[in-house]
Amino acid sequence: MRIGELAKATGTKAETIRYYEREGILPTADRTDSNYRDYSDNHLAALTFVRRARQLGFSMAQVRELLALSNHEDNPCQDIDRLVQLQLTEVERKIADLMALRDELGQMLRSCQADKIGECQIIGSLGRQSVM
Amino acid sequence: MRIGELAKATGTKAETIRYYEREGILPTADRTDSNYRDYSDNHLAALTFVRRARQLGFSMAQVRELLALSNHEDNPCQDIDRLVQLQLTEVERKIADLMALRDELGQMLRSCQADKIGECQIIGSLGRQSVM
DNA sequence: ATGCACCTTGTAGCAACTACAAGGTCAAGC
DNA sequence: GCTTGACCTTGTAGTTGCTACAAGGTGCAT
Ligand SMILES: [Zn+2]
Ligand SMILES: [Zn+2]
Ligand SMILES: [Zn+2]
Ligand SMILES: [Zn+2]
Repeated sequence: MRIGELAKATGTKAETIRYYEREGILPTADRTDSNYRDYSDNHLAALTFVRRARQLGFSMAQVRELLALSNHEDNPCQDIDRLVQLQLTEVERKIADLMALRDELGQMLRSCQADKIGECQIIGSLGRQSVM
Repeated sequence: MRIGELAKATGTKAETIRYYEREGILPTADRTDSNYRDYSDNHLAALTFVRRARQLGFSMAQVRELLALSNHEDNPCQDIDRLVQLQLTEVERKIADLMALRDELGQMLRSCQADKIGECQIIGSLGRQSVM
């Protein structure tokens, strides 16, 4: 398949696929006589893996690790578990941070009863250090 | 005050302060005879405002809007409310996304009972399209 | 006078793409 | 046969919000 088909099949822009190839995240593709990239089902599987990992919030560096690990079938699962657990912890931290933000923003919205910016509590609270 | 003091007072790196000035987010400072930036309390207040808004997740573009609005004391509060509400909605969307991620990662961790990567369910589930 | 902390400008790098520009290839339609 | 249009190629530059130098100037204590 050509890059456009692969792009459509995985919901990835062609430019991103080329970028992954440059970065060594995806193996290089064969070329047709006219120098078009020619992808196999293995490439489809690899790109699906990469995109899924990225959607799950893994960094490119982590994706590299996951790829390397997945090529060592005899290695213990622990190695993968560690990465997933790390990512889970990170996601939980982000959720906590965002929930604190949400609360602050909600409070700001409820706080202002003024109708001119001159007396706006929101503007006021932006100029003060956070207490949270 | 000099840039280092302002930096310490606001928990901002000096380089970031210069960057804000270049970007027009902060007004330029006076200069001493030796060309050092010389900040006033107004600058301190402005930088505090900016940093707080950034901590609350507002983009630089939104901070510019907030600053512009805060300088029009006669404008209605609605304009500010709109920005805060927008940001609140965005934060809520991110929380929902991250909670879905957290659930998927948790499920992946629980799913794998193998001890060799060859049979790892986690690796397997990365290669499949998400169902969620 | 020498060290050291601080300041100045300018430039380049980070992550993970995204967006061109300038040109080559290929099938369809007239 | 020729044009149109969709697709492909490479290479380079832009995005966001900083951060990290490098190379030099300043100010104060020892
Ligand atoms: Zn091995
Ligand atoms: Zn208000
Ligand atoms: Zn006005
Ligand atoms: Zn496993």
